Amino acid sequence: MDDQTRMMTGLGLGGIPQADVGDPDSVRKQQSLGQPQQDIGDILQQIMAITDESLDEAQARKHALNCHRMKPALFSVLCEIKEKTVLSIRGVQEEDPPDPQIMRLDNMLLAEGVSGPEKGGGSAAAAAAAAAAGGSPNDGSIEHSDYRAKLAQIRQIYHSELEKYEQACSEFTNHVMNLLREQSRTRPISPKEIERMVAIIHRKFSSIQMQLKQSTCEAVMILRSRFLDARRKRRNFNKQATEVLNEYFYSHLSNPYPSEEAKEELAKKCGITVSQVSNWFGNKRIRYKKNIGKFQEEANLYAVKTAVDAANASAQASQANSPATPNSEMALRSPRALQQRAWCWMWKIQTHPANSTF
DNA sequence: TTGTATGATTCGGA
DNA sequence: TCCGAATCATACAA
Repeated sequence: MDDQTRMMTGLGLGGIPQADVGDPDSVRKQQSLGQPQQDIGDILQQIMAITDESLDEAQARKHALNCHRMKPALFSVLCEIKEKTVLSIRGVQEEDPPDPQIMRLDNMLLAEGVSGPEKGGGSAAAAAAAAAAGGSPNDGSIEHSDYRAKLAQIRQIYHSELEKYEQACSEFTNHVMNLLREQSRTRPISPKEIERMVAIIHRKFSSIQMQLKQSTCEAVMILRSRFLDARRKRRNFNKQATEVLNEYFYSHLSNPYPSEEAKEELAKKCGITVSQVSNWFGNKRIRYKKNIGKFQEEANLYAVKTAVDAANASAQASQANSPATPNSEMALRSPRALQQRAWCWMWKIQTHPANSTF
C-alpha cells in the first residue's frame, strides 16, 4: 500500500476510486457505505456539480461546502495529492537559469547609460562617442548635447515603459493571487502552486520586457551610429585650432611632417584628435603644393606672425637677462629666412619628389 | 542655388 | 605604417 492510498484510507477515502469521483452514479453507490464515506461522496458530488450551476447557486453551494464538517480533512488530502502528483513533476523543470539574452541586453543598456544611474553612464558614452567622432570640446559640444538629449529621451521612454510593464505585472499578479486565494476556499491550491503561477506570470512579463529592451538597444545603436558618422557631421575646426595648425605648418615649411609627439601636442592645443591632425597636415601639404601661389599670402602672414612672436620672446628673454633658447627653431629665423627655406623645400619636392621628406 | 573650402576616406606605393 | 593623390561629403559664403 503506498502513502497516498494509506492516507486516503485513513480518512475513509479508500473506498472511492479517483476515476469515479466525478460520476454521480459512483458517488450514489458509495452512499450505501458508512457515514464518513457518504459525507465525502456528497462533498465531491457537490464540488463537481458547481460548474454546471448559475453563479448565485454556485455561491450558495460554495458557502455550504465551506461549512461542511468534512471539508478540512478532504481539502488537506487533495492538497497533498496535488503536491505529490503535479508539483513534484513540474517543479524541477521550471527552475530556469537566467536568460543569457536578457543578461546581454541588460549589460548593453547599462553600458550605454540607459538603464544605469543617470549621471555618468550617458554622458560617458556621449563623451566617448564625441571623442570617436573627433569633435573638439568647443564645437563638438553642440553634437555632444544633442546626443545626450536624444539618449535622455530614449532613457525616459524606456523607463516609463518599464514602469508600465512592472505596474501591469504587479497588478495582474495581485489579481491572480487574490483569485487563487479566493478559489482556494473551494479547491485545493497550495502556496507552492500560487508561487508557481506568479513565476509563470513573471516569465510572461519578462519576455515582453525583453522586447522592450531589444527595441531600446536598437534605438541606441542607431543613434550612436548616426552620431559617430563623422563624415555626415563634418564641422570645420574653430579659428584658433586652424591658426595653431597653420602656425606650425608655416614655421616648419622646410619639413612639414610633425612627429608623433608634435601631433599629440597640436591635438591637445586644438582640442582635436591626433588622426585629425594627421589628416589636416596631409590635406594641407597636398593643397599647398598644388597651389603655392594661392597660399603664398597666407605663408607670409604666418611667417611675419612667427617672427613677431619670436622677437617678443627674445626681447622678454634678454630683459630677464637670460640667453635666448637655442632649441627654438622659430626664434632663430627671420621671416625672410623662413620664406627662403620654404622655397627651398618647394624646389626640392618639385624637382625631387621622391625625397620630399627630409 | 552654386561655387569654393575643408575635413574625412580610400587606395596604391614605398 | 605613413604618405601622396584622388575623391567624397558637408559647411559656408555669395
